[in-house]
Amino acid sequence: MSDADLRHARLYETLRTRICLLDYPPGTKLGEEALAAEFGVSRTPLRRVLARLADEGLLETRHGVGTLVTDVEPSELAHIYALRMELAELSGRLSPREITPEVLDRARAFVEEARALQAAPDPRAFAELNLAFFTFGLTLTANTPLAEIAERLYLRTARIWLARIPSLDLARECEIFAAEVRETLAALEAGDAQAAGLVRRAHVSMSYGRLVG
Amino acid sequence: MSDADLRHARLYETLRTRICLLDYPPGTKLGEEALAAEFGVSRTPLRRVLARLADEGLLETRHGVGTLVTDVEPSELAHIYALRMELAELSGRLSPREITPEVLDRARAFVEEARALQAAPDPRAFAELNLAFFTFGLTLTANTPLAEIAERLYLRTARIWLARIPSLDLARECEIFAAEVRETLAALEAGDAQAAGLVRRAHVSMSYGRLVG
DNA sequence: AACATGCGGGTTGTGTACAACCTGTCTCGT
DNA sequence: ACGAGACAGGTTGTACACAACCCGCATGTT
Repeated sequence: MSDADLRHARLYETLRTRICLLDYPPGTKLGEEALAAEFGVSRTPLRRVLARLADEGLLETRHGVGTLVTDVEPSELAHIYALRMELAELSGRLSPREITPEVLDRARAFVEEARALQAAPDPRAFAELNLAFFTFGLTLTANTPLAEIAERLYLRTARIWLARIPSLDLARECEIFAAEVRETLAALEAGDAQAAGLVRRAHVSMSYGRLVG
Repeated sequence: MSDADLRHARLYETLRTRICLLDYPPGTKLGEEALAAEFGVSRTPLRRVLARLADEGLLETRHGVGTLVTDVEPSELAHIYALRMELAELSGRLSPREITPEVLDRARAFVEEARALQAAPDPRAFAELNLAFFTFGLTLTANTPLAEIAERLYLRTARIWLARIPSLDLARECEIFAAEVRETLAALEAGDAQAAGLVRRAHVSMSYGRLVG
């Protein structure tokens, strides 16, 4: 991978994280000049990154106005969650990878981290751990297009969900998450990747229920 | 929509069509300067379009070498087809739109066009009609994220399939396609969008079988 | 003959200046 | 007082020049 591609990837992931973890809440105006200065590049390569984020629906650029972080419409939120449920099931059914001891170790580590989080709930730590666990789940299928699509949909809605966590019960969300992680580990220990997908599907569904309910 | 966005959309669709309908077969080197001259713009806005096509996996840009039309690996082809099968089913099950008389009219028109194609098989006409029918199928669900994803996956693999049509039997492919269109119409006339999705799923599956078999 | 090396042409990546555009404000006329 | 229109400031879009890079070829060395 070339030098330019690496810079591009770093910028992309940095900005994407900032958007999805609410460092830039929906409606924030970004400003190409300022960002370019912060990262020590000119506007040109930065615009390449912003264009990609805009294509993925995380940003919206308006000529003469600015580059704004998007919000998600309730109806679109419903569509995306419906899709995510189905993709969660597919990620356990299509081209499952072998469940190696390393995978089980990672799952057990997540159980520990979730337990620690539950003991000391924190919104930011919750968001990061949730993202990490989601990414781990994507590694269970060898179907890379499926993994990429599922990731994009998750990132598209994660910030909406995070923004509402305060109005829900953070401690309860942590508890539910810890339970999901434990159930996933149990499924993997039984060698049943499909069950892990169903666990995820169920939790996506319930999460949406709490979100809109 | 602004002026710049319209230009961008036109360029994007034009180039995407050229790639997916094999005007630019895999491996073709595009050349930014030449394309920019053809469309009467500078390299800058053109590069914005090429970047998007690269993000979607249709192009690959290599510094100092050129912008190349990508190929699709057999293993990735398998993954994408597996996904497309599932998404076809979902497109009939998730948020189905009302089947209006206009929808039925369009379906009947496709039956006629498919019949005409069958009478006079032509690779290019086949490719275009197939794309049009696929796009029509996407309008049957109100779940826009699902439709977008399914479209992207179709466009990603369509050219590989088209490239192999000559080594298959064009007349037979036209015949099978005409049957798919008729079956879809029958499902829609019965008011059963889910059945239409299953028809599509079955044909995606069989199409892949003929492709690799 | 085989191989290393430098060079030249061609291509994409980056920086910069300017054009196009939107929005809030201020002024002027009614 | 109120509204229309011009203006100014700030932002993204475009064009162009140059840097960085890859590849094939010629040349010289062993």
